[in-house]
Amino acid sequence: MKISTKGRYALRMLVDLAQHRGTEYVSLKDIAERQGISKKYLEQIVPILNSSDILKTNRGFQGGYMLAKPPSKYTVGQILRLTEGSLAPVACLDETPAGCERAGECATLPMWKGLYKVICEYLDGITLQDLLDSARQSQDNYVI
Amino acid sequence: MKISTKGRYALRMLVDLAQHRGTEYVSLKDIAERQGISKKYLEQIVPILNSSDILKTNRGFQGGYMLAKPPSKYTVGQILRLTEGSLAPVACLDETPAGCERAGECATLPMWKGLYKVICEYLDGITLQDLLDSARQSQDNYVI
DNA sequence: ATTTTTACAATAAATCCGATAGGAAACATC
DNA sequence: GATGTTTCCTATCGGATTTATTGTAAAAAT
Repeated sequence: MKISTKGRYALRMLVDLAQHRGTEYVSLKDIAERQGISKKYLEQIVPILNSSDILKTNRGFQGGYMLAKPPSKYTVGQILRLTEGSLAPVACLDETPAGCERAGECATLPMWKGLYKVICEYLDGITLQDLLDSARQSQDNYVI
Repeated sequence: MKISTKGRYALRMLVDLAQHRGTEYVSLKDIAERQGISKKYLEQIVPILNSSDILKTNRGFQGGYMLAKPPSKYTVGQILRLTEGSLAPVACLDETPAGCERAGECATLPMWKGLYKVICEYLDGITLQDLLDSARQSQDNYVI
């Protein structure tokens, strides 16, 4: 029940881009150094985000990445769904209609559905901008 | 971000034990057949639960397992913590105090803490008895 | 041209998941 | 006490996933 490094790194990369937002592109090299993440591994995460109109890209000298939209337009849920594939805590919720062949009699399915909903509502309610704001504050935020 | 089969099977096993609660012990063979789970794999899950005063055990002829307490005394969170090791969505929350060496400046840590809290509060608020009750009802329960 | 940087593909190490297998120990019954 | 049933314990194992590393090609600015 862990979020993969892919998701965590993607989030940190976007936060970094948000913190260094300006007119210039930010190179992966800089992000990797600041965040202490392998640049090559970040290269692998970028295409996942790039598929969804999240980043603006420029190759070559002084190239790099920029956020395509203001930080308030990205939710954590949206980002994590891209990197994790799904936020569902059990695989049967990824199918529609939910469930395996036992779904009708499954005593745990409703509970999983509820957990899924709680997770989504929480993560979809937090934007990149919220992360930026809280970075300057104390450490007990986002307590619904 | 998936609950392992260990956790899901453990929960289904306990639900099965709760549904067949009586004076007699229930064998793994019966549970495995009813639930469509490998008996040998269930054997491996049992010791995880057994360490925590969850089951009563009897070996040999007509042996098997019983719940040690009434179903209302077990929370889903308690069971899943045993099988998953932890319910924290990121590893740094498993340490005390939470966080890696970047914790002080980590813009995502508070968000993870909040997610952790939301998950725990939800799962600790549901008992085995609740699962039994909902099995007889419709399928949109546990919506906080 | 040259340098910088992203883009893409292949590979590899490590870990974890989900399961299988075999035999030992305990217990009830006959 | 012999027998059959059932839990208990340990070892193994294939496969998938995670987490990278490496190398090369393509694009862009100067």
